[in-house]
Amino acid sequence: MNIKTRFAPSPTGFLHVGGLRTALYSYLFARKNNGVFMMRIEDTDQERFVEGGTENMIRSLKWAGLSIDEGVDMGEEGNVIQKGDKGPYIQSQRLDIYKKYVQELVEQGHAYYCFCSKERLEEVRKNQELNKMPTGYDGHCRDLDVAEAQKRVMTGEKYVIRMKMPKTGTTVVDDMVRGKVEFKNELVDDQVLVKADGFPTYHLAVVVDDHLMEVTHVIRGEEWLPSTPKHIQLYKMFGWDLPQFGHLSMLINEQKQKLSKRHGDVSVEDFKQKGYLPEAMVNFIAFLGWNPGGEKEIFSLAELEKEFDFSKVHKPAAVFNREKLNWYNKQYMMALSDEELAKRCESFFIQIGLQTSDFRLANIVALEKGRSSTLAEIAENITFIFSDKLKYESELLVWKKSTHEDAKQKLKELALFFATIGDWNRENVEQVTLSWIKEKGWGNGDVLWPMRVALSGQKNSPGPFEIATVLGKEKTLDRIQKAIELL
RNA sequence: GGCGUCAUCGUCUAAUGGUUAGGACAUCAGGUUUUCAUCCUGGUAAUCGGGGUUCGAUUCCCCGUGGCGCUACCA
Repeated sequence: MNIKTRFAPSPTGFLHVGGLRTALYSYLFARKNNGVFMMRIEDTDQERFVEGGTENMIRSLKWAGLSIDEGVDMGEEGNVIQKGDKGPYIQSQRLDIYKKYVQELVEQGHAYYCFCSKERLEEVRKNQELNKMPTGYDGHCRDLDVAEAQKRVMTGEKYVIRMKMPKTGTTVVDDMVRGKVEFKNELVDDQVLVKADGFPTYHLAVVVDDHLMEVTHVIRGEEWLPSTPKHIQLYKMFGWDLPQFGHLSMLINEQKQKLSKRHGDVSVEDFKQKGYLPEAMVNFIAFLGWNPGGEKEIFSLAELEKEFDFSKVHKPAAVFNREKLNWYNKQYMMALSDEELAKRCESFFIQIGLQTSDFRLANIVALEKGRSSTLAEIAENITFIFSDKLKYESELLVWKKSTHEDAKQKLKELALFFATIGDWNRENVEQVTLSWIKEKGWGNGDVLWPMRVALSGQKNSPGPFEIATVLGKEKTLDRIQKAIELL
């Protein structure tokens, strides 16, 4: 049987990094096994509908490099398209299908109409809590006469449809991550399958869709584990084969709490905008809860597709550690060619209002390789290159125990010396300058420190020769001149 | 409260019924260096607690503790 996994988010805003991991594992598992990776949109909650939510989900997935084989995808113009013959892949477009299947359940006595008001339900729960009983529906409408109930429905009475959970026995979830997990059926609620507004709940819709769409492996967040017995019972009621379930643990923050917006960045979009590379993001997230076993930890998506193995996915929740992400990002930025890095930085230059047509851009961003952790940081850190007049205190030009006069003198001599250099490339400038300093019997710092500050205006910056060659001879001399004047 | 689940350095993790419990990030110290960063070398740092089983347990079992999830006509 051909393996098929799916990612099925609710389009309620932006893709959470935890969601990205779920999608990534589903994707990797499918790729590893030559299977199909499908995307479906679960929008059965009308109240939580967000305009553009679906587009956001797809965009984030594509940014990360995950390609969708079937289901919802993005067209040429950024529009939502659907591909595959098991559609539609958007649940709100499948209402008739769900209606048909619940009807079947009702007819076979596996589901029933429930007319209980919200008030009554609340009352019941309050009592249960008060008596320290397990909470849940008390089965008030469970044994209503079907014909009677149908009559009430006909008269327009509000109703929901609930599944009739078995009252005895246990349901065993055989989970790919956790092994066998057992639930007592009597403690599992008679879940609502169809809401008063006629929409199915998640529980009905996933089961019907995963079956009809021939999903073989249901990989999702750990929060679904407790409702899996309901899903398994539904499969049984329909007489359908069970898929494999795999429940992934959660991503948490340093305080061991759920990653939430209140505590910082959580959406893939956030990280994209901060200047994280998708390659770094994917590598980092893949390693949160999975590890191939060796000591290598830089993996491209293609390598992950080869190596991914569900038996090595582990159970504990993983802390989303920003420091490690930064390290990964730095590694990936260093590995990029200067030209590619410049290209990736483009939107960040624009954001801070930088002229981007400079043909030396590749050389300029290269200054920050290994220094900055994000693309945004690069853009921010190289602005001094473009500045016409640097602002800094004259004291900054003075190295350690040196003096104003000394710094001034060194810069003057340096300017004269630079004027004589014909071949203004990095190797040459550095080489001849260093030997010139040696000839003079000075310390490197005596000259190089004021030079670097004159060129950067900063306490910390790339090296003086790197800056000088990026700047060009003319601008270099100009900045040295300005520094001399400042002193 | 009930049900479920999880537990190796601060963090991500490796390993095994017998190891000096390994690596990476972070951190600390040293080196390289004009600064910061990079790079190199070295260091600190972990098997949640209590019982079993066993010659031996961090590993297997039980109990406890703590964290987390679910307990909606949300997903």
